[in-house]
Amino acid sequence: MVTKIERNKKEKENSLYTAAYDLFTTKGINETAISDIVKKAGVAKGTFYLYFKDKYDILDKIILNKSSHVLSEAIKETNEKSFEVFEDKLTYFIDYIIEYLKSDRLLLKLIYKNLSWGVFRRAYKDYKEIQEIYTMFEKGYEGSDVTREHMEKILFMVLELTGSVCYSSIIYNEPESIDEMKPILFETILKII
Amino acid sequence: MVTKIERNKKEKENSLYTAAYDLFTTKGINETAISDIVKKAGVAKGTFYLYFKDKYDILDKIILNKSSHVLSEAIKETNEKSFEVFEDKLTYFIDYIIEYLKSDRLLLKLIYKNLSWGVFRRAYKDYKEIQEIYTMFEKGYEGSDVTREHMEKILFMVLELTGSVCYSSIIYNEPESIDEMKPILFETILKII
Amino acid sequence: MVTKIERNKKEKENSLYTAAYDLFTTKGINETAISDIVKKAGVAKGTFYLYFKDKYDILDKIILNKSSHVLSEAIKETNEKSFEVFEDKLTYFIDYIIEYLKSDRLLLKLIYKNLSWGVFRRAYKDYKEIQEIYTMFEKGYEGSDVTREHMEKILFMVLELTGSVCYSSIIYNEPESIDEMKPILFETILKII
Amino acid sequence: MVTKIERNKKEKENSLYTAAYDLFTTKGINETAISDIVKKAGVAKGTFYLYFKDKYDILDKIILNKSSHVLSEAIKETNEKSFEVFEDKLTYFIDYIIEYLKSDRLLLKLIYKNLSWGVFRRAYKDYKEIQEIYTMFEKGYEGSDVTREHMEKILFMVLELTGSVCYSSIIYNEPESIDEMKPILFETILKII
DNA sequence: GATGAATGAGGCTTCATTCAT
DNA sequence: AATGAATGAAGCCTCATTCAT
Repeated sequence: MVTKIERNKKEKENSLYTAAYDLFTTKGINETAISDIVKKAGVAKGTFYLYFKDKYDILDKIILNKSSHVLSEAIKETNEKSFEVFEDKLTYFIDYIIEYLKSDRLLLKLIYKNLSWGVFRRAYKDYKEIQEIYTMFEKGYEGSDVTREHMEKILFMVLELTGSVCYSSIIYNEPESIDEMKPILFETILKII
Repeated sequence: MVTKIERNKKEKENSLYTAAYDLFTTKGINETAISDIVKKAGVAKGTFYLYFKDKYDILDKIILNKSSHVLSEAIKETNEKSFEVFEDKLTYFIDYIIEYLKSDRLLLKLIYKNLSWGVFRRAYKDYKEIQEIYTMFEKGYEGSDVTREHMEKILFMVLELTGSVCYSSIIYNEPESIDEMKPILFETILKII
Repeated sequence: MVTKIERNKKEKENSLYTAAYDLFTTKGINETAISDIVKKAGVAKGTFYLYFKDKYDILDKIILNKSSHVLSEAIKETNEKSFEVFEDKLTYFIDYIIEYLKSDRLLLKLIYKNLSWGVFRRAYKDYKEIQEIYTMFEKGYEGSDVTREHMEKILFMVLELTGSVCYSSIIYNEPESIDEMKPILFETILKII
Repeated sequence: MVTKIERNKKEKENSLYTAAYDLFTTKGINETAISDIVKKAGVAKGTFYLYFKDKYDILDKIILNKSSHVLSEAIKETNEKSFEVFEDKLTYFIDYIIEYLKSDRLLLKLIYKNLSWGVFRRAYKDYKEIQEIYTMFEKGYEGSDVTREHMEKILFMVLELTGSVCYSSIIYNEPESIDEMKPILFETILKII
């Protein structure tokens, strides 16, 4: 049974998460003070320390949450469609991520290259959907003589490249806008796999 | 003629650069205060403000310097050798960068995602050698029907991928050590170009 | 009859005493927070305030307890032996205190300047054994023309001197170790009485 | 040459000492915040940290200063008089200390049993007058077969006893007022030496 | 009686920046 | 040009105490 107190606690924690996320993305991490977060969340300063060790504790947790969420959504959406070939499926998956990040530049700026292997690995155990990214890849290489280790490295490079390109093109339009980069990115990814 | 005073000024500026670089790489950027920098540089606090606007001013300049230096060294070394095919030349160039960063993890950590197109572009005008990276690529694509714009994007992706893989594998050994990642990275790059 | 509830209460109070004592002696008084005490005692924060007003309330009670205990043990042990002359008896009594404090430096540090007349007086009514210290002295001066007031002052000085010497020599080895100070301390006390 | 800046610095440091001393003696150490000290001293908060590490740094320095000052004054005054016998000289010396502490109960409370061997030793090298306390004692024992070590322990006990009695009787009137304790204290000291 | 989440005042300390010398 | 003492805003974090459950 979830008591009133427990519900209340969860609410406080969530309001801290939301407030911190908003401030981190709009003002920046260095420019956000804990006093800003608690003011926005509508709780007392001490309350922050009941739930988080310090600013970087809540930041890490937010990044893990958000990053996993993106990937998790992407694979869920992908699995709901049906594709004839692996290449199409992967393209759809990557495209979903790109569009997600395109629509939320602040999120992209925050999680930046944290959409990386580290997060990926850490999220693996907690998010069933993340495991399905592996499964998707495995199925794609079924029948070939590519080892699992090799496959994992390819997946790693695909995600790293995607992250890098997104960051540079979405945030800075460098070397071009993401829409202009997309075709060549997909082309490249298909060459890689 | 360079007067004694001018030499003195340059010396002070350089000692500030050196001190800041050492502290940024060993203690971290956030953890380095201007008072730390001036103490290490052996100059007065006020002197710092004669040369730099604030901590991020000196940081930006350091990153630009160091990043350009890496690329500049890499292309210089590459041009001193002679290669039969473009693929070998590019591999040598990338390998030089990797080895450089491998031998200086602190530098890698600092310039990290800054070894990017932004820096690359900014450094273009000031460093003759950087322009030669373009030249190398142009020669590589001579005769093909690849446009300059397309070529530039490929170069961009090659460098982004290299940077990402270096960071993850050198700093965190994720997904594997850089030496184990190298073969597949080269293989991938050759697929891309 | 002692009900289960009453036993439970006493247990809680005792665990608070024990926890507080451990923390005061190991971490220091200023460095010990009430939250530390309750955590160690395994009770809730609010519970502390059911038994004690604040940190200094429990501290005072601990000091009174522990100090009285030392004196009480000392006189009990002394009375169990038989001595021909008062001087031997007093020496044994003082020596017992010294050895006790020697074996528990943390206790000494805590009660230090509190092993004083104030505590002594306050403990008088509650501890039958403390009254026996007086009795011992009274018997020692039986037959002489020393007034009770005078005798009390001498006892006071003997205990103050003992406390001071113990603190300085046991904690800091100043001016010498307690074992090297003992002969001269006894010699001095015998001169005083 | 003492520049204006140096004079200014010394003034600031002194005003911090004075303010801290006043607050420590009137409000108590635990109840005095650094913000109180700087407010009273009329300097900025940061200035405090230019001169002292923290509250306990300035406290230690104050205690050493004040304690040494008491002893130093006492021996100076004593040496200005002429006494026929050592006993009279020592009595005068101790009496001076007592009267000093009697007239400044707040100081006594602060330096408390810090008027002890530790401080005494530390002050030895810096205060010429402190060395003269030794000299006074040495002259007193001239001709006897008491070793220097033995003599030092006696001096130690005399000072410890004096300090303890002063504290208890001046601050708490326990077991009697200092004026009523004085005769028996002197009597006791003369027995000890 | 017991709990422990929540509070928010208040302490400590750092540090970018200024400015008289 | 160079200095470094002084500033005080601003951040971090602790902790005694309360009170609804």
